[in-house]
Amino acid sequence: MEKDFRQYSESADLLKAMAHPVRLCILRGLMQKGDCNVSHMQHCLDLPQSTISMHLQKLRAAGAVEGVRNGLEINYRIKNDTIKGLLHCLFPE
Amino acid sequence: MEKDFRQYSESADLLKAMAHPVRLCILRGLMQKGDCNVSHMQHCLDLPQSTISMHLQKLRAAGAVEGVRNGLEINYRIKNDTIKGLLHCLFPE
DNA sequence: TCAGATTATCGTGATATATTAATTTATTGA
DNA sequence: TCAATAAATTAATATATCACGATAATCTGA
Repeated sequence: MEKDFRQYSESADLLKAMAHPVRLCILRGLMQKGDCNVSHMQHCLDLPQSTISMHLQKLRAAGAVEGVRNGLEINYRIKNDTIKGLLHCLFPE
Repeated sequence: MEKDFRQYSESADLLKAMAHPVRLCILRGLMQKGDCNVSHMQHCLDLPQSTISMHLQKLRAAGAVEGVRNGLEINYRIKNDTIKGLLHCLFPE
């Protein structure tokens, strides 16, 4: 437990990006499904488009997911292996 | 990605408890050291006692750690196996 | 029971995060 | 180029979290 806890900021930011029910749901969905576009998430989660988009923006900023455009849609998928590991810890089954 | 993302609240709360540099530092220290009292953390992290105590309170509320009193001191240790798994994912070495 | 040591809680100002309607940007097909 | 669709951004408000001094509570030895 050294004094420079500042080195933990990066990990903390990754956890912070995951630490929301909607974002966890999105991440787990991506884990199982492989990828998904925003409209589909919006339909599944029954939340406004801007809300979904904001959550994706947070996940993107943290390097957790990336989006690949396919025509009008953008397909998101998990980008980060640490995220996958953490999801396996949280949802083993 | 089902509509009831509310089921993810519990996991999100656990992650939220971990998602802070100081708390991550404390948790990792407890992981390596086994247990630790508040004064020692305070000395190591060079933060006010109330700040440390507040962070420990958050970790306790989330079920991440538990404290065992030993005289004047209270020794904290990790209570939750999911936490241990998550820490292993974050800090493999 | 009193003093000293250790930890917890309270109060509060500062900072960060969440939500969502409205708007903007990007892309495609007609 | 226009209209329609998909997604991102903006802006405003509401809510939550952070840091930390001050204070309270708990325990022990004298």
